[in-house]
Amino acid sequence: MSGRPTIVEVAAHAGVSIATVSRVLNGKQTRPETAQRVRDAVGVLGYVPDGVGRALKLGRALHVAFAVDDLANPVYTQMMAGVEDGLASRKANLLVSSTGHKEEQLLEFVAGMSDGHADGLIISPLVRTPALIAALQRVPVPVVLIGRVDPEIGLDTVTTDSQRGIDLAFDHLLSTGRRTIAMVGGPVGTAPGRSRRDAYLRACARHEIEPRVVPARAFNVSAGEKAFARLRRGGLPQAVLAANDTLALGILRAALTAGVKVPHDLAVTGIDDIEFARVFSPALTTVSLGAGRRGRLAAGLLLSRMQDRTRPPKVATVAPRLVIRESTAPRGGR
Amino acid sequence: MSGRPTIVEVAAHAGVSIATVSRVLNGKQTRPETAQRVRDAVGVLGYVPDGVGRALKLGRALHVAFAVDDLANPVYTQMMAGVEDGLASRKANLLVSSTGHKEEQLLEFVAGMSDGHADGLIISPLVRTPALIAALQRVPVPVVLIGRVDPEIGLDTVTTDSQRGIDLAFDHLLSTGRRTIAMVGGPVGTAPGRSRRDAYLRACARHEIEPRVVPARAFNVSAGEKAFARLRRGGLPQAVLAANDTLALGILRAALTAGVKVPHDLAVTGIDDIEFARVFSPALTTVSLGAGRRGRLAAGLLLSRMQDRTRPPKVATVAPRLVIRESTAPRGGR
DNA sequence: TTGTACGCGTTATCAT
DNA sequence: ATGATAACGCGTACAA
Repeated sequence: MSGRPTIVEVAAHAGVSIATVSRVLNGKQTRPETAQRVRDAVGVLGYVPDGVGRALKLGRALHVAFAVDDLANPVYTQMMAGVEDGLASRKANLLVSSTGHKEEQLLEFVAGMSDGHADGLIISPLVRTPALIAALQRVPVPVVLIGRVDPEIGLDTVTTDSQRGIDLAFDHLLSTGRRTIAMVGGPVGTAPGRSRRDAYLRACARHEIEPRVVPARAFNVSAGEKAFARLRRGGLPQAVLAANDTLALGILRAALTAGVKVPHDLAVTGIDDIEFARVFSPALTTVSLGAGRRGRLAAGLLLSRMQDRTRPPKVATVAPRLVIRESTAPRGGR
Repeated sequence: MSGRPTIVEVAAHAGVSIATVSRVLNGKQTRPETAQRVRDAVGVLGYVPDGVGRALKLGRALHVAFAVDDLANPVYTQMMAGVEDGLASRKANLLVSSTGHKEEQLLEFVAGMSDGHADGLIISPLVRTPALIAALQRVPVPVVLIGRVDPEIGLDTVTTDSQRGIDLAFDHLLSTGRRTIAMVGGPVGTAPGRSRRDAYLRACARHEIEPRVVPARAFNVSAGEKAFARLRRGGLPQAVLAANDTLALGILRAALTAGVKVPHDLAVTGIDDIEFARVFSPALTTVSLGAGRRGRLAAGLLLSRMQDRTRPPKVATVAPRLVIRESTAPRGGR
């Protein structure tokens, strides 16, 4: 009486066995009359089948989990939309979690979902520690990682060529006449923070440009604003390559507040091509890393692995694409 | 061998009973020596307890679900952050779902989570149909709704005085000298779309201003851009009150593209105070509805109801707050 | 301290 | 067509 009704009470109420109730609810062959009696009982009692009991019996929960570091960064909602799209064929709920940069919370989420509550896992972590990788290898459900890891690890992954992405932005800045190009980098502890910085340093070396990296403490707007202040104290370069779009937008805002004209006094590029990059004024030149496509590919890999858990791991890759807007217009231009 | 190991295999491997394994894993009193043997077996087999089995036995899953219409709208990630914050004391994973405006998908999510997979539910739906309300009343787990509904319904809710919010924006526009004030409204099928439009109409009547509503097809940037085009075709007012911030930012972008100067030629206000409202240029005047606080309050209501499922329903309310920025500066001003 | 046995709510098999 | 019953994996009285 106190808790929710179970199949047993429905059966009693309808005067049938629990087997019959189950059959009716799952559309198996039953006599129309008894089926109706069962449906009535269900209605009267307000019975809703317990998904946990069902999941235990069936071995699947019809849930897929998706974990990212920070849903407040629009690139991740784009990615999520891609995942949803790629999962559309499957009748499964997508459960998202914004775990923050704390490894502990991510591990907790992975543990909490991979314990049978979700049939598959897609994760896109900024920080990829050995502990996390080890945990992912032990996970008892199919898992797809969005990000680059050692292929030896044997995980399905979706990657993007961030080195090439940086080069696209760098070369574009050069082609618009900028010769001093600084980077506002991501947090040093993060994988994209490091790889994008390294790509920048290589580009500098290749073009004999003196590197200058101002690291931000997070991939968000206010960190970008603070980075601009530091950048300015050290003397403004002609261009700044931000490690992602939210940082770049923070830089644009801070430049505006400080009276620094973009693109005339300072050219700015971002990475990710979030929607607000287009909307902002000046519109942000950026490099799309195909977040939506990465999400869709990850979903595809997950589905295929859920069908065949023994196939060799695959790596899907998305090519970066330069999107030229106002924030890097040549100084002579309009 | 094929599937994941169960507690039975761990017990066999360690030469103990499953009860002992369970005790060791749950930190009950056991002889150190046997505890170690169990831990070894767990390590060797890579055993991870099945959360579904545990949830079935314990009657709780340590998950809380949060459903919103569109996570791509930053106001919802703000709200989510509030929920997380309010849930911090509880050791539970927060599972988020972006259900889209489709009622069917929302109902599916509610059903899929309230069936035992989640111990509680917080939902903030744009569209509140009788079918949804009925479904929420039948949900067998504690549920909190963020949004205004008939108190008769007997649901814990968190509301905000959107009428007052609209008035704040309206009066502010009047105080800066604008006399023709149009509204770019939300989708007519949504609850906030309707209530904000009605509040606007009442404000117009009160101040003897001719109302003009241009409805947008969605609460997002591109719908705002399109609404601006229609607004312009009909002749620009001195000010436009947008039904939310993403619409307002779309209007700002379209105005910019069209060469319409904000705030000189057109003043613009939003609702929600998303972070990008501050970052944008011109910075957007808006009305904060305390999304983060609403999330925190909802979490609090949920926790309290999880403790006492019989207490009478509560309604928590957050007061709107006007945030004045550049997009409504007086025409005479700089 | 440890083991046996039961039950959580469901689906599916095997009788009838 | 329907009913009795055995799992699914876990936690925990109760017995030893």
